[in-house]
Amino acid sequence: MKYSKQRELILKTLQQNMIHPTVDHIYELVKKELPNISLATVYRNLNSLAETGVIRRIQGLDNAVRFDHNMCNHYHFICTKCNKVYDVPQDIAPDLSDNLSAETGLTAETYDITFKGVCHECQKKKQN
Amino acid sequence: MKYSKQRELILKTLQQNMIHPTVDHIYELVKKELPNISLATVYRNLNSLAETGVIRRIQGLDNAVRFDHNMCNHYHFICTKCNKVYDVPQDIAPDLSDNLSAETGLTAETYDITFKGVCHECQKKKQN
DNA sequence: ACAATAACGATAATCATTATCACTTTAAGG
DNA sequence: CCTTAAAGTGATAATGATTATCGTTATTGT
Repeated sequence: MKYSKQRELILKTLQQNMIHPTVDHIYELVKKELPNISLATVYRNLNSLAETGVIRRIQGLDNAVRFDHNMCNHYHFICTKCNKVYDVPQDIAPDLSDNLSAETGLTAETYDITFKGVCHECQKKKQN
Repeated sequence: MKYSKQRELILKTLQQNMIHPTVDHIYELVKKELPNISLATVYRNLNSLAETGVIRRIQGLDNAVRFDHNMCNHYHFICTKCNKVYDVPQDIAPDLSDNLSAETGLTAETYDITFKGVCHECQKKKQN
């Protein structure tokens, strides 16, 4: 993979971002620094970074794919009201790969747990 | 919700299907019995059945949404080669809702675990 | 049977994502 | 340091899944 300043900026932008942004969101952010960057370039680079294991792709609610720079094992909580994605530390679940192969014989390369519910913020809003 | 023979057929068709079909797949199946049925009707009914908790929507790999008539707790294994979706029994993981709320205070209404890897069938093919 | 309304079929519109292609940048070798 | 091949880019058209619209039809309670 050859270097490009676009890819460097896209990765840096994702790494500074905690909210599991969509492609469009990253596009808006990088445009501030490289106004001529193309949306296609953002897609291309996020996809290839995910393929090479530098970042992680998360698909859950609301059609649009999101990306996550945190490659450590962890899970996600998606708020069904505001669609925000929260991190959930991995120690709420034991490693499930062994259980899976013991029970089914299947070998998982990766796995994701996605919780859905209403986040603290939205529960407060509801009460008002 | 009013009765319609279209919705009845769509639900019956999904319930007889074990492979977590896409909307298009169900559309093709129900057309055999109701040739004039519209794709929009299939979308409409699958969505409303999922909203009312009669069936379950699963989003994982390969863009297209899939539906699952099995509402009992269980998880899914998606083959990264052939995109088939396999059921994984729930007893490979303890109930994680309690752990989640103990650790984070968040309350999950539902959660899904999606494993990714290569299924038996595709591993055999690989060796040939 | 009748009216109100939910559902339908057809199809246009939308939205996210991917493909294409002419042009530019990167990186390796002479 | 100049050349060149390959990878990357920007612009935009194309695709594919899903949703919205709208005139028509089926269902349901009275």
